[in-house]
Amino acid sequence: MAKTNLQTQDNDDNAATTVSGQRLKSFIERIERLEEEKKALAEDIRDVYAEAKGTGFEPKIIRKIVSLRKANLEKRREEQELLELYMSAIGMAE
Amino acid sequence: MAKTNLQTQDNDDNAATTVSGQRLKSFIERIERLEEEKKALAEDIRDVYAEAKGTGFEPKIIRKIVSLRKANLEKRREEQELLELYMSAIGMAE
Amino acid sequence: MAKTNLQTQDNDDNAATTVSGQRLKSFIERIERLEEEKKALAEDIRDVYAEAKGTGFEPKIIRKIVSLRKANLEKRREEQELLELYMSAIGMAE
Amino acid sequence: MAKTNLQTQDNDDNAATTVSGQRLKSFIERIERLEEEKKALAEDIRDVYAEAKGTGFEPKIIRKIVSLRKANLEKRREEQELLELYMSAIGMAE
DNA sequence: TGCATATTACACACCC
DNA sequence: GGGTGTGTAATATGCA
Repeated sequence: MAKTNLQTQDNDDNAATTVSGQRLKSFIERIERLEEEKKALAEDIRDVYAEAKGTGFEPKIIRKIVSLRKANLEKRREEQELLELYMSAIGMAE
Repeated sequence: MAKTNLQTQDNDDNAATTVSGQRLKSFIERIERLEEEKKALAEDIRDVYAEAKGTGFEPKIIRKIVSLRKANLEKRREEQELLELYMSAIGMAE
Repeated sequence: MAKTNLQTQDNDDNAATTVSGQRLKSFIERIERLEEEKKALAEDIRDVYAEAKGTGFEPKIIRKIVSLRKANLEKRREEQELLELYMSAIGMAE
Repeated sequence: MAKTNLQTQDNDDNAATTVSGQRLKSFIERIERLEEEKKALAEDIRDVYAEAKGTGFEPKIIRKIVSLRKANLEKRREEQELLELYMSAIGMAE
């Protein structure tokens, strides 16, 4: 089994445990902070959809457009990667 | 059926359609911008998990802790809401 | 690509297709049957809320209580899972 | 505001409150019981999809079929209702 | 009828 | 690379 920071046997004092615990806490707080920001952005996005709806654009349709544009982007990027792969295969990279 | 911005009858020229299209485009671009930021945050979160793993903290456990803390928060929020419902039910709201 | 039951090349007759189709039909009917039962239960639940309302209990409050009890259960389950993760992380699983 | 079972002022003893509480508890338990059954059915349905997948039928496609059949049923039912409405309008009901 | 929420379907990421 | 689990998007339901 893999060694982890939970396996400390530092029994003289628990300084190591404390340090380990503090690092863990720090990671958790960083994650939670980022999650909050992410959630806030999700709310912003909902707000934009709501605003668009308020001016007569149906969210459902906008979602479809956004989704299609995303698919196009990905498709183009994949084609580009394939092209580069070919180029490199025939020694014409860069 | 409800009137929408896509149903313009502006036949002299399509100025209204253009304006409408520009507004739609604007909404879409705002959404896409926010989506990108959200995606970037998701990547940041993954990075933090990776970094934590690199110092010996198992992501699986961290995820559980984060999830548990979130559950605690939600439970507390629900309790608060229930309390407020009771208060309002017996006419003691506000 | 993965072979599927819809790709039969049985051209002598379509016996295989028929069998395949019958199996598909059977799956679909089983699903539809279960969906119906599920829907019936959802109606039963609505009925209970209605009955409760009829004797003076606000559905909103009951929903909140049910939701809160569920949150408690989930929190407890998460705590248990976290504990098990710890145990396994320090090699004390089982 | 509506009168509710939470507004008892039965202070001689709290018999009424107890009875009221028991009725509430009963409602909640009935709901939870039904919710559990509903959840069990949802699991059964997932199982059928999994079994179908195991024999080569893609869940996504089966879902589509089920959904289409449901839409057809609803459409037919609505047409039937419309027809009955017409019939009744011209005095040919039953 | 519009809004908020709860459920459900989908897609992505991780692990084996 | 296939299955599982998690997280997100969409839909359906209930309330104001």
